[in-house]
Amino acid sequence: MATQPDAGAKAREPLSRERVLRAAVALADEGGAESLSMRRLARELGVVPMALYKHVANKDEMLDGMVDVVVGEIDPPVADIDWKPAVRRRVLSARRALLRHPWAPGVLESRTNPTPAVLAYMESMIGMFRAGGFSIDLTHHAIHAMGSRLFGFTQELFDDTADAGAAPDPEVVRALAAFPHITELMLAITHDQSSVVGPGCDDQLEFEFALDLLLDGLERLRDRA
Amino acid sequence: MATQPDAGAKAREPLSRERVLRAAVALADEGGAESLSMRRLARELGVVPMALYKHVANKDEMLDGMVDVVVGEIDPPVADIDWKPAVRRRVLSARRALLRHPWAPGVLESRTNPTPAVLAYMESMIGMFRAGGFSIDLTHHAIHAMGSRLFGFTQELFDDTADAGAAPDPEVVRALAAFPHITELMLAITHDQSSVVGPGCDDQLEFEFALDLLLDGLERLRDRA
DNA sequence: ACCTGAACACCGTTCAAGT
DNA sequence: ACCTGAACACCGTTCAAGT
Repeated sequence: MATQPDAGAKAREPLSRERVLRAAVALADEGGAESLSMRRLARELGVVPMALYKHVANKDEMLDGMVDVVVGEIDPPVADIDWKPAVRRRVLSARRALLRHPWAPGVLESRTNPTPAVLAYMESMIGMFRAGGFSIDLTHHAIHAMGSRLFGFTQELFDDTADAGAAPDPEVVRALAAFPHITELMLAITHDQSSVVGPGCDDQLEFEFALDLLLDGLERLRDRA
Repeated sequence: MATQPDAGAKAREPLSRERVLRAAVALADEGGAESLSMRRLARELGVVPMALYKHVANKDEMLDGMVDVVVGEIDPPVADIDWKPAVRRRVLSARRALLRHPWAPGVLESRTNPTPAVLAYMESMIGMFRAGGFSIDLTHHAIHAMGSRLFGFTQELFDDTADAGAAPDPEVVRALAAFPHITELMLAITHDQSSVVGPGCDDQLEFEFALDLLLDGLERLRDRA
């Protein structure tokens, strides 16, 4: 019994590419990218592993499809507004979409070739800069300077979001003694944000700060030219 | 014979944590992160897989160690210069170290807890901003705004570096017809850089452009406060 | 006490055998 | 022609049996 495919509620309707992708996204949403395996996904769908390969070429191509599902959730551009708020709003919409799917940044970064939805999104963003009076060259620099921020995320290399309420681990305290600047920074953050619900460091605030820093800098370069 | 551990030249001296890490870095340098498995590494060292676990707790902890090897290759800070060239030079040194180990950005991003060398590097970089007259708050914003650029890399989401010499793939040309802005951008790049050896898009130039954009923007914010 | 072979619980994907 | 069970060539790690 345990080894048999689980013929659950959703097992009846026939498999399709879309159903495979939707199930894969759901599975990754629940358990993260590392819990998404072809075998596990097949079990979830009440299907033998090989059945998936009728609808996706292989796991990599399935991940491409999943990326396009998420990128497809980004709101369309708002028309008839200036380039800066246009870019800003679209990037923040992308951020909301990606935050709904925590596995998406990692998977997006792992793709070697851009998927159709990613290309369409880039096309649209490039168009916003061009419409805002940016030269081709400066637009190119801008796209690179934005990097993954264009898609609403940044890879945080070390986790600021210390739990302000938690008792400080003596192990951690001893380790941090060797790093006075880091300690100072973390203490300042948790103190400043003590009135804020949740983590000690507001990622959304930091994201918008850097986004505006870049957009303002790019605008200045455009005006100088 | 094929199934026996390969007792090669380097098989004689006893295993140590350092030897394991050096071999792991070398293996990843050659074949990329995905070719680094505990079993393959053991074979390379002429040793049974389980022997590795005497020197590293598990694969994750080994990856931590590898990160510290690479971060340890970053040049120490240059003393007695202004904060901006100090940060700039250190970041570009970090970039050179990471470019020597193409697997390092991905592995660095996959770490959940900062390793000792990473903490020491952050401590030093934070100190540079503080010495440059940045408030704790602005320093905190700066660290976030820099993101992985502090370590000399940015995750490129789609590969600009088209081979200018290669014949255009008709498949690609047809696909790009739907994206005129992207096409325009790529044509402009390959044309402008036609005198440059190598890829159509100079990543180093783009990296330094964005780095200076950020550092200039941060300086302006510091002066305004 | 130390070391290690076999085993466990997985992978993604191929392929030949079954309907 | 379609579908799928078994098999292949791997993983990281545990554990008990051997020295």
